[in-house]
Amino acid sequence: MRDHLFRALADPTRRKILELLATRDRTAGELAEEFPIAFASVSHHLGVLKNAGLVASEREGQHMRYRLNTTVFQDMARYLVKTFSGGADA
Amino acid sequence: MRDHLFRALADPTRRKILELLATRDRTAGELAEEFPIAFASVSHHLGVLKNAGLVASEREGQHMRYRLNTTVFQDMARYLVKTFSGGADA
DNA sequence: CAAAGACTTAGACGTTCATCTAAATATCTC
DNA sequence: GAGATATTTAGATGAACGTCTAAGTCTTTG
Repeated sequence: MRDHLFRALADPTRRKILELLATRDRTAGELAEEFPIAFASVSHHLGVLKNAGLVASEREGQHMRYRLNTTVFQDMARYLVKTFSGGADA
Repeated sequence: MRDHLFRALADPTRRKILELLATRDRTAGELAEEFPIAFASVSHHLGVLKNAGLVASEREGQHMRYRLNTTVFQDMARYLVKTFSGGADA
């Protein structure tokens, strides 16, 4: 379960997608335009991110709107600090 | 540079190694005993973690002592929250 | 210095993964 | 409902990765 999360973050394209979504929600097409790879490949990455719980999506007519699931990142940050740095604090 | 970091965390064996080191420093041999895989494989993982800056090692006679580099985790946690959750606030 | 112990490096192998093209699904418009 | 647009799914391919065994390096001890 945590495995999906870390694995999803391991790819630079996916991290870039997340960074783009951090500024504002976007459709799959808008995201795909930002990358030199095939549309279908970006769609695949979005699937991985969604499966990891890092993003959510809603249909918007013909488009699919993606948005960041910010709480997961907070939880992850907490886990990192708690587990690997201090343990007691934060 | 950040790539090495995320990639290193993507493997469950490596995360387990980090968790073990979080409780106390250990030698390569002590760590290897905790896993069902070959000694050399654990050594390989330690190399990946070291290359990512997540652990440091010092020779201690015949042994190699590994310890966690806690500051990297703090930095990473900060990055996650800052970049993906809020942006302004920590 | 030779032998033993601790660890790393090298080379090989099977699996996983990112990418591609092509086909399928879903929505809108006419 | 047929055609166009937007997105996902399927199948294939090459690269990257985790693991293994074998060989190499470093350190201690007799």
